[in-house]
Amino acid sequence: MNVGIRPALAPRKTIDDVAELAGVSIKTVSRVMNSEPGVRPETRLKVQQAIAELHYKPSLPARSLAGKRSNLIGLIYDNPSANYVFDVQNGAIARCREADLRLFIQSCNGLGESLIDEVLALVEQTHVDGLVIAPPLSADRVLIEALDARHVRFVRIAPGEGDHPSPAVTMDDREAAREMTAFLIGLGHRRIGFVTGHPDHLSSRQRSDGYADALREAGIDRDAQPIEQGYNDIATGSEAGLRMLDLAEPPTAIFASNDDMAAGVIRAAHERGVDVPSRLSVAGFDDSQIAGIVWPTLTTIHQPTADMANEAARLLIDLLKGKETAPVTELAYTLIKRGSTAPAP
Amino acid sequence: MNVGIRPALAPRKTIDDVAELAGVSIKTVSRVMNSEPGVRPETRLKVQQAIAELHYKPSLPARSLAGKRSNLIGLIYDNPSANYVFDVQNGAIARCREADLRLFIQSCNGLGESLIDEVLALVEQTHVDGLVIAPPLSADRVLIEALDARHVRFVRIAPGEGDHPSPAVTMDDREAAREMTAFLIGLGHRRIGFVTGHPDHLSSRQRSDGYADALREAGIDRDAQPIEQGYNDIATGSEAGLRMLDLAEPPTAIFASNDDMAAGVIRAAHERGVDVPSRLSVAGFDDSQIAGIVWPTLTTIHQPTADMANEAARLLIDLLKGKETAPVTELAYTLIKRGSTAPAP
DNA sequence: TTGTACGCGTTATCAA
DNA sequence: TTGATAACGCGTACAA
Repeated sequence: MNVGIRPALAPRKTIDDVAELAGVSIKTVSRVMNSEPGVRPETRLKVQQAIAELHYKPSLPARSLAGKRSNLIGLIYDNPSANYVFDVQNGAIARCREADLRLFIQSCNGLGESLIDEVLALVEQTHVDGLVIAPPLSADRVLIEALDARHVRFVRIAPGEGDHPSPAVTMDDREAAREMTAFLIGLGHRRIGFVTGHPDHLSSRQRSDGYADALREAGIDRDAQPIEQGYNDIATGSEAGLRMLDLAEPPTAIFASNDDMAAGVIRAAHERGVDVPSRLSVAGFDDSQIAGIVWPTLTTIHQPTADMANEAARLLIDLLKGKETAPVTELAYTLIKRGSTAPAP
Repeated sequence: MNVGIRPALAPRKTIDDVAELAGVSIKTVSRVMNSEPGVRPETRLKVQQAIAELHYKPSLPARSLAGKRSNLIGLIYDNPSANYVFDVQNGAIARCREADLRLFIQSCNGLGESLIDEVLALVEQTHVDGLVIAPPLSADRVLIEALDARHVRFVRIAPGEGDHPSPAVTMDDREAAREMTAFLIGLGHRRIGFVTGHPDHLSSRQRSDGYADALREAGIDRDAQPIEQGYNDIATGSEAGLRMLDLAEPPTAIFASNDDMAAGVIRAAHERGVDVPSRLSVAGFDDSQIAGIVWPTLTTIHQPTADMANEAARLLIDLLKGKETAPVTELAYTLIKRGSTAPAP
């Protein structure tokens, strides 16, 4: 096997082959392929039959080169977590399938200068028509401005508080966090700890604000509550949890700014022998896969990640078609009640 | 914003721009870009400076069209799990970066006829030079044969027992399962349950065989052990665990054929009030993210997923360069001891 | 309604 | 060692 002689791939079927078989010019085939008007129905049919018979697939590179568009859009992100990336990819992929576009997925390494170069190189080299930008890249001002300066079309997912006037798909993190906190208060909790998220993520502040909103509404003193800084991972969530549980007056509920940290809090409770949820309620945020894995399963905010990516792709596609689009589309969250929360002891 | 007038993207820098600036012909620029010999060092330098000055990036579509290769390779899979996909992608991406190639990632939906069409369309349309095929697609005979028939170059990841002579990157699942089982036996366990994996995955049988090997070596009767069928997810793992724990004579250790099912077993133990690991040891397989999330953390087999993908990409790249490559490359696994296993009670 | 001829940005051929 | 010119497969003016 693999003996020197490499058999050539079957020669590509081209538009000329189709034109010849159908007995028309390539331009007519082109029109049929692109669903353009101005082709007699019977001619169209003939061409379609020829296309089917030859299993003709137009060459993407040739199209990119000849036309104004490449039928390719890019998706860029910078490795938040496997689950998040997975959802984002699948959401965008689904939409591209429908629109008969290809999605070029690019995981961007490293920040700073090289990031900009990397993304611009992607745009230059692959001729993508536009970009869907997932967090945390969507919140990167320098990147966004660089793209804008070059008139690259893009739609952002959850860009945070961006004041940039480009289209984006968002979720109301603050309101969701407020609702979750109010839910805990409704369960009778009056001492509610909070684990803040990574300070570089804009959503962290929004969630923290929502937590404060709910306390204020209920007349609970925020400054009397235990608040610990986390960095969006299990380890820091666990440490934050331990610190709170070791307090002279530990909270009866802890709301963590994301699910990974909430999972850490649950682990901390295990370690301290504190039962969840009878002695401690724990709530998370994201509804990532881990929420259904930990025991007890996590009460959390379902963030419609895949839907957001899907919607972002839709917006981008519309934008490329020249349609007017709303600058910001907000998608709904859902509070998911699971086993980690219960009435205050 | 978005007012009708869509500003044009900055005009692309082309090879002609570079040639003009460097005062040479485009062919010379092309030679420099492709590191071809036959260019005087000083000429090469001049060209390189022009390239740098203009931030010139060659157009991938133009290259694909003109040349025999596209500098693009494809990665295809059919959504096993978020973590697996994530690792595979990152492994392949890293290698492509080094080789200065682009990776076109394609998640394939649906099986059967349409799958073949989908993959062939990918090859036809994008002009990818070759394919890295991840499981479970790598075990799909019909697909593999279809690709082979069209002389598409590919490398498979963990194809199972494939008798196909194409290059592949594998891991010794059977031996790993044997070693894990022997480890449990070494801890004093004599009654060891097994949760089998999805029957459609070839690795499931191999792991099951390894389990049987170890029992045989230790003179333990396999047929006396509780064995339950699972389907690689948490839910079925949990059900299998409950059935075993409810036995008149429950096992003191349970080895699940993947981590998700092992997590399910741990949950089942929680529900039955059986402490892990003092009364029940649990072992998994894969070392997926969940292994570090569950409590106690999971003793498991580390499957070098990212490395396998990286290696597969390397093999493919070599193959495309015409290098001879070993038909099968086997990568090492590692037994990771964590908190879920302990000496038999 | 249909077709002709040119151009997109590169690589490949062959001559200089 | 270098360069002119023809592909590559398609979209797009423009003509018929």
